[in-house]
Amino acid sequence: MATSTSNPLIMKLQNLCRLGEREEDALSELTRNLRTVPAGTDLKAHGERPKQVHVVMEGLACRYKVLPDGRRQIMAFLVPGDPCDFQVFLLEQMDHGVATLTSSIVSTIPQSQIERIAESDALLTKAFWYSTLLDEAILREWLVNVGRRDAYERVAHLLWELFLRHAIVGRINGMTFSLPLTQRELADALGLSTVHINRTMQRLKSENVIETDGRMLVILQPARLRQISGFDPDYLHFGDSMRLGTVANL
Amino acid sequence: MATSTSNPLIMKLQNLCRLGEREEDALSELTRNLRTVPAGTDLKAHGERPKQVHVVMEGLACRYKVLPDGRRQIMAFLVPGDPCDFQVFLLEQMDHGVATLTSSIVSTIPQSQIERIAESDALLTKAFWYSTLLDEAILREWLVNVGRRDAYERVAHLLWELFLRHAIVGRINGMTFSLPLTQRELADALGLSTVHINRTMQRLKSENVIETDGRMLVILQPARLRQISGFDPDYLHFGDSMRLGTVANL
DNA sequence: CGCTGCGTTGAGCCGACTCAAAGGTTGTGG
DNA sequence: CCACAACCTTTGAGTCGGCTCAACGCAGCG
Repeated sequence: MATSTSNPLIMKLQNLCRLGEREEDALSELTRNLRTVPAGTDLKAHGERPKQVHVVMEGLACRYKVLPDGRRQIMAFLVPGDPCDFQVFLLEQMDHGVATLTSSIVSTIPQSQIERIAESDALLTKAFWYSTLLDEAILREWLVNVGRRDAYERVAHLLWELFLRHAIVGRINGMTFSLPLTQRELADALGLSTVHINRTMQRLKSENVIETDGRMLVILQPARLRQISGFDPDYLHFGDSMRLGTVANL
Repeated sequence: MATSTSNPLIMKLQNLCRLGEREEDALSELTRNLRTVPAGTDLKAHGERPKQVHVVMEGLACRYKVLPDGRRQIMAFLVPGDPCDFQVFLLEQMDHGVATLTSSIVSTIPQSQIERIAESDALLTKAFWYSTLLDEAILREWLVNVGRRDAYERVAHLLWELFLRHAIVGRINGMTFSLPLTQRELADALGLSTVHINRTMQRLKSENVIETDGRMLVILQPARLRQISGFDPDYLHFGDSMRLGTVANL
């Protein structure tokens, strides 16, 4: 039954690992419990001991830390299909927060169901682990980005990454996708100030690399954006997925 | 037999998870295969498909990426007791390199032995997963460090983290531990230039916060170092380990 | 003994920051 | 439906943290 789905979790995991119908059905089942959450809601608070996994189905969330003096670092964006830690309940407590950035549809999966999967479906378990490894790979690339790229490269890199991640879960329309981030959020993800984000985005627009239309981002020159960012797609670990074939090689 | 060990892997995992004698013996067994590796050796090369796990038993290694124009980012330091990815063989290929920074003693564990453990010892398997979660937590904190702290805070933060991580595996002597990093390596880990690392270290020395003696680092004012760095030890997920009791609360 | 790599220092520069203020946009409540 | 508040974007001006370039001393080592 679960063929040609638009369930982003299934699409994401399909890209990491060939799934059977059995797995797809199980994933549909897991993500049945949906909830609409307003922007700015903590899905997991710093210090909490979580007992369930959330999966972003629509919308946008992030992982973040706030320093005592108010400086904030966003450590990950969670796009549709992204689980926020399949293994959180292993930890004693959260060392960071997870919050929605826009109104989002979120699926909540109780720990017990994850554990049942771990015992009954080896393929799906493997897909879950792939997913956490991918999170870590993205995090490593973000460190490279913030540590060793200048603002122009850095912004370009993030935009292209987000485009590809949206593409994997079928959330693009041509070269356009929804990017409802404020400049403050971009700044906090990239270790820059909002003023500088503003000027850097303006530069990319004036060079006709990108265009924004409300909360939509249009990539006018994908090849150029990739080149500016020095993007090496290895870290996203695309499987043999054909979905990205055309787009990723631009 | 494995009581009062100096096996750093055992000490590290004990800190995450209470291990029984059975687990300690298994870990001793796993890390029997030792090899001395000179400085600057790739344990895993970018692009490689690894078939075994390495554990640093003595010395120092790092994860790193190099950009096409030569800029380098170090994404993790691996101190004694640190496995370099228990789950690497899940990935199609390495998206970064792992190399020794000094002459090191490394234990090599074949994939098959890890898999055997995964099937036979649930507690040890859990300890392995904890270890990978800790890696990720450290990586997140590094991103905060590079993204949102200035050079002075950043250097202080790294030094204090490395002190604590050495403490966990019994590699400290009072407030002194071995830190054989060049200033270039510190720079590449912190997203700074070597010149600025040099000046920042000099500042910490002139303020009598730290002292170096060859490749040894002495922390003269631990409380001050912690305060400068804005250190929040949550992310290191100390268990109920008593080993750190005194030191971590300075 | 001459490399080569590391640490140190100075000088000048620039990328990105802070501060400040003015428009836009969005949402909310009267 | 308007008015207001809150937040976001944009712009300018001035500053500074950290960079680059360049040189020199020093130690280890073939």
